[in-house]
Parts: sequence; C-alpha cells; structure tokens
Amino acid sequence: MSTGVNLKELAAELKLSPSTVSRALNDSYEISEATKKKVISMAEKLNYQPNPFARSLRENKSKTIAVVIPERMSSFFSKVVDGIEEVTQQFGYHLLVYSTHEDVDREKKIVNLLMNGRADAIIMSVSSQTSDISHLTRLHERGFPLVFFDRICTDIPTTKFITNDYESGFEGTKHLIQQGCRKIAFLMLSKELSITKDRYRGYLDALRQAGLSPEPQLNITCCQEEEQNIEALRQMLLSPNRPDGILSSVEKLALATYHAVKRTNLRIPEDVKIISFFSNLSIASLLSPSLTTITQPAFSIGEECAKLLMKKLTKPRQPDLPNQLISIPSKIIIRSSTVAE
Amino acid sequence: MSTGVNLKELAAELKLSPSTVSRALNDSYEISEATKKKVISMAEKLNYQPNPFARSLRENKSKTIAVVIPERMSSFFSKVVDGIEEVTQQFGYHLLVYSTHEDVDREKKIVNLLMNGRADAIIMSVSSQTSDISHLTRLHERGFPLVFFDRICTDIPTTKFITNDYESGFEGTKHLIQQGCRKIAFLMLSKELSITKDRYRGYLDALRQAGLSPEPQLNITCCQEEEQNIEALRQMLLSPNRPDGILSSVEKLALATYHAVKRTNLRIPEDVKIISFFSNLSIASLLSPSLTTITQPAFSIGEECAKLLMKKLTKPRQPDLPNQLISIPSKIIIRSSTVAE
DNA sequence: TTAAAATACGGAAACGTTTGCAGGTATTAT
DNA sequence: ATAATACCTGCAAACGTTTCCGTATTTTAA
Repeated sequence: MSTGVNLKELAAELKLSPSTVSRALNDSYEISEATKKKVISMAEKLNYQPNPFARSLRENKSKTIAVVIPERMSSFFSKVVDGIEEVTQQFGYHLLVYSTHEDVDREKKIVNLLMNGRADAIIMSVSSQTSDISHLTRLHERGFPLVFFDRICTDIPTTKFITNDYESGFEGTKHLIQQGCRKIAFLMLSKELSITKDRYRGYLDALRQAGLSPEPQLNITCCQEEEQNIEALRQMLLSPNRPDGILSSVEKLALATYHAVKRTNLRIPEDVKIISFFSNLSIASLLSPSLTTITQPAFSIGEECAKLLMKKLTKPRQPDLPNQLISIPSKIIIRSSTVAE
Repeated sequence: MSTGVNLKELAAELKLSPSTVSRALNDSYEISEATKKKVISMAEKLNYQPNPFARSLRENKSKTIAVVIPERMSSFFSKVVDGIEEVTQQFGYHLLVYSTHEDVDREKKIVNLLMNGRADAIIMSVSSQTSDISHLTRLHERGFPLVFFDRICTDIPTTKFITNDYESGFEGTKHLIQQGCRKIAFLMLSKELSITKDRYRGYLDALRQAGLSPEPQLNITCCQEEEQNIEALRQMLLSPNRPDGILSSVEKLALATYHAVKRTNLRIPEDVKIISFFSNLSIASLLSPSLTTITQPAFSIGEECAKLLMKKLTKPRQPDLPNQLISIPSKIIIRSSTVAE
C-alpha cells in the first residue's frame, strides 16, 4: 500500500528544510505566520499525514491507551470503554482493547506485551482468577501509568475508580431484609476479587445489623460456564435450606439465577427475591419480573479514568498517579423482583 | 517512565554488534546456534523488549488491526470482536477498536485518522447513517486492506463477510406466515444499510409467495433514541392497522418492541408474534415470552475476517483481497414469541 | 553608531530497529 | 598450496519525525 508524502517531500515541494516545515506544522514560535500559512496549505493540498511511528519513536509516546477488561459481552464493560473513548478521542488518543476472558494467564501475556511501550498507559479491571499480581506490580514499579477500575488491586499504589461497593452491598441486602427476606444468598465470581470482598462485607454487616447470621451454603462462587452456574443455582434453590433472597454481585449471575428459577417452580419475588449489580437497564426492566438493580455508573467510571490519564499524559510535568480510591456511587433501582405484590 | 534495555545496550552487554544481536533474535540463518543461545538467554535475563515503533518504522507495518463498529453495547458486535481477537492474538497482532456510535461523521474522522498507517488493515461494519462512502473508497483505492462484515459497502471491491441475510429474512417471514400472521411489520435501523436491503428483500419475497402484500405503514425505520423507538412502535401497535407479526432486522429493535408491547395490553404471541435477528441467546431465552431468534454466527464472522487478513498480512506476496461476498449462515431458533400455545 | 536581542530558518543528530554490503576466519575442493 | 566456499560477524544506512545548535538577518536598546 502506497503511503502518502512525507515531511521531506513536503519540504522539497515548498523549498524549505524539513525542520522548518515540522516546526510550522507544530505551530512553533520560531516560524513566521507567512510561512506557516504556506506550509499548512501545501500540507493540506498534498494530504500530508505524519507517520505515527516516526513520531512515537522520536517522542517516546504513542498517543495510545490500552484497556484491559475481563470480557466484552457485558454491558458494564462496554459502557466503561465507551466512557473512556469519549474522553480520549477528544485528545486524539487511540484505544487498544484487550479481553482477558477472565483468564489470568492471558492477562499476564497481555500485560507483558504492553511493557514494551506500545501504549502510554493501561486502564484495567483484573480477571476473576487473578491472585498473583506480580505482573502488575512489576509494571507499576517501572513507572508505567496504570489505573484500575471496578476490579482493582488494592496492593498497587495507584489511582483506582470504583463504585461504593460496600454501601451498595449493604443497602442491597438491607432492601431484601426490609422486604422480608431472612435467608439471603450471596453470588460471586471469585473470592479474590476486590468487588466481591467489599460487596460481601456490606452484605455481612447488613445481615448482622438485622440479627441474621450468614450461612456458608448460601455463598455461591460461580465459574465461567453458564450452564454449570445455572445448575449450581438450581441445586441451591431446590435444597431444603433454600434462600428467600439473593444478592448477585455481578450481572451475569443475575441472568443465571433467572434461568435457574425458570427450571424450578419457584416464583420471583414471592418465593425468592433477587437484586443484582447490573448495568443494562433496558434488559433489567424487560426481564420477567423486572429486576431490581444496583446500577453502576459505568460510563462515568470510564470517563473519570480517562480524564485522569489525559491530565497526566498531556500536561508537561505531572506527578505520579496518586494512590487513592475514587468512588462514584451506584443507585438502587427497585423493580418487581424484590417487591411482593 | 524508564524504558528497559534496547538493542545496543543488549549488544554491548554481550560484546556483540547490534546487527548480530538483531539477527540472532530474529533467528537468522547467518548466526551460529551458539551465539543465538547466548543472545536469547541474555535477552531474557535483561528482559529485552524490542521497541515496537522503531520496528514499525523500519518495516512499515504495525502489527495492528483497526476494528470499527457502530456500537459496543451489542452482543453481536462484542462477539465479532471476540472472534477477531481470538485469531489475531495468535499472530501477535493488536486491536484498535473504535465505535462510531452510528454517526457517519465520527466514522469519517476515524477512517481518515487511520489513513496514516497506524493500523495495517481495517475491519469494519458501517454506521446506519453512512450513505456517502467517499472516505471508504479513498481508503480502498490507496490499496489499504479493508474488510467489511455485516453492514457492508457493496460498491467497494473487497472481501465482505455477511450472514445469509436474504434467506434469513425470507425464512423468518415465512415462519411468521406459517404461524398464521397476515400483517407483518418490518423493523430496521436505516434504509441505506446493506443488511436492511437484503433482509427486506427476503421479507418481501416471502410475503409475495404467500400472496400477501406489504403495507408501507408497517415498515418502521428507527432512530438512535430508544424511547422514541418504543413510542413509535407503541403507536403502530395501537393503530387499527396493527400488525400481527413483527420481523426485526436488528437486536435492539426487538428489545424496543418488547418494551412497546408492555405498554399496551397486547400479548405475545397471541396478538402479535415477534422474530428478530439476535445474538444474545441467554437473553433471548430469558425474555418473556422467550424470543424466536435468527441467530447470527457472530464469533465465526469475526474469526473469518481475521483469518483472511492474517493470511494477507503475514504471508509474503499475497494478492489483493478478492472482491467477494462470503456468507456464513444464521440459524433460526424457534421460541415462544412466535408459537401460539 | 554599535552592541545586544529578537526573529526566521537550515544542518544534523537522535530515537531503536532491520538489513545490504563487506570482511574475516575456518573448511573444503582443486 | 591455493582458490573457492561456507560460516559468522560488524559497519553503516535507512525508516520519518523532532529538536538542539548554529547562523544570518533584522530590530531594539544604549
């Protein structure tokens, strides 16, 4: 494929040196307005496009951000990426998007590949299998700009964006209790996950406050196979010790629960009430019965991650990304899955 | 951020010249096995990572593919991208992912940005607003590798991957007719879209074959605002001329239809039957009633796009991408939304 | 009037690779 | 013994930018 004109050719056409042309295009103060005009119009005429790799090589930055997410088929992560793109695009940044498919080995490979500087920063949410985080600490210790969202690494001193996981877990559980639930199950992807831990703490505290005690059989850790999850949930729903309320800490497990309930003769919300962290509002209200959700501000989370990075990367001498936790609150939207008629 | 060692430093450490080290790492036949071993082990020890921009500059290729889709919040497009990644990743390629948000101006900007060679190829599905395709023809005329999927540009002579849109539209409509429908509505995003045209042709032919005539009021073109779509659909459902069957050519309009029906006192499938092109099987079976779908092979489509490009880009002297249409069939899965009890 | 400073531009190095060419040694063929 | 051949390695150019430095001209200050 034939690449267009380069700087040298453009300069020759203008009978100027490449350095002058470069400066003119970059609006340097050393170049007169007259020549700037000439250069710019000629550049447009010849449709000059600077070679991004030459520029990256020289400037040691790529104007590219890597986004690493556990899965693409998730309205939460889709919306976060949309939010990131909304901001980075205004700054002329590009987005490399990687999915780990919840696989820590893939995550490690991706992160190691990114160490060569292909991207100027990474925005990520770790996989549910990630417990060894050496690949991430190494990255961070080298000074590579790294920002977490949602599923964070607490031990890595950088900026993390989350929702108010503890409070949401607490309030969600409290809502179930107020609706009369006494045996509340907690669904999670993995015990290691930061979101699991925080949401679970909220859940436990809400139980305790109501004088209820958690029951180990009602904590379900799910896997990657939807069918297996559904079956495990069905078993729980059929056991004599079945729950009358379910708090799901992730979107896909709420859907699995609906499937599981369909395979029993239990009714939602009469026999079992369901609340879930969930970002796809259109689907939530279409489910039958409509699902009470803890709605995360996915788009905003993406925007905030990107804004912070853009500040760090585009302003000249910015400090390191501060070690802080920024929480953007979720909102509970009560629908039919938790309220008896 | 401190970048690691470079080739020169690695060479110095080994007391070899950079060229020898480069050749050793690239497994050149000119280098003895002994030195290769040494070089490789030292490279690992020092964690040498070649600078991708230097390499891209020199080799004039980026090992990057750009994927341009109309929206991220869609199980179809998510799965396609997953399929693409599955293949490209094995070849060490990276994915730049852009969403046009169904906006042709954004699409143009993105495509123009990509002309500078940041990516080695583009895989795309055009926005629903795209009618002027000059930005794409220009790209293609310059010899830039370009592959379309799903929403294609017929006029651009390159390889396109689609599903059997005509047959699916035909069979879907026929299924509704067999279930007793006589007034069938057709829902689309935009008349310009290739998928709309083909699916609509299938729809028309099925009507004709059954001796039915299409009614203009039953063709609904929807916009980007979900609420407006729902309202338009509700109006149609309340009109005296209301349809008894609906074929939706895109996922999001099936959901809008469910919302619209909820706002009437019509019942699915008794009063109106619904079939839709739809890729999220888990959701389809969870809707109430479960949705009869024309299920597109999204993941395979992504894989095929990527396989073709990998062949073109990684083998030495490959011909241009042939001007052909490759169709991967969809499968109709009948659920409750079209079968009266 | 002269020195200093501002203005406008060009030459050349640098970023980190890959690779064409050349050279030097050891092995084989004549 | 010498020429030819293989095998291994190094030098230097090239990819297309940006920017340090130098310089020539013009403007300002003393």
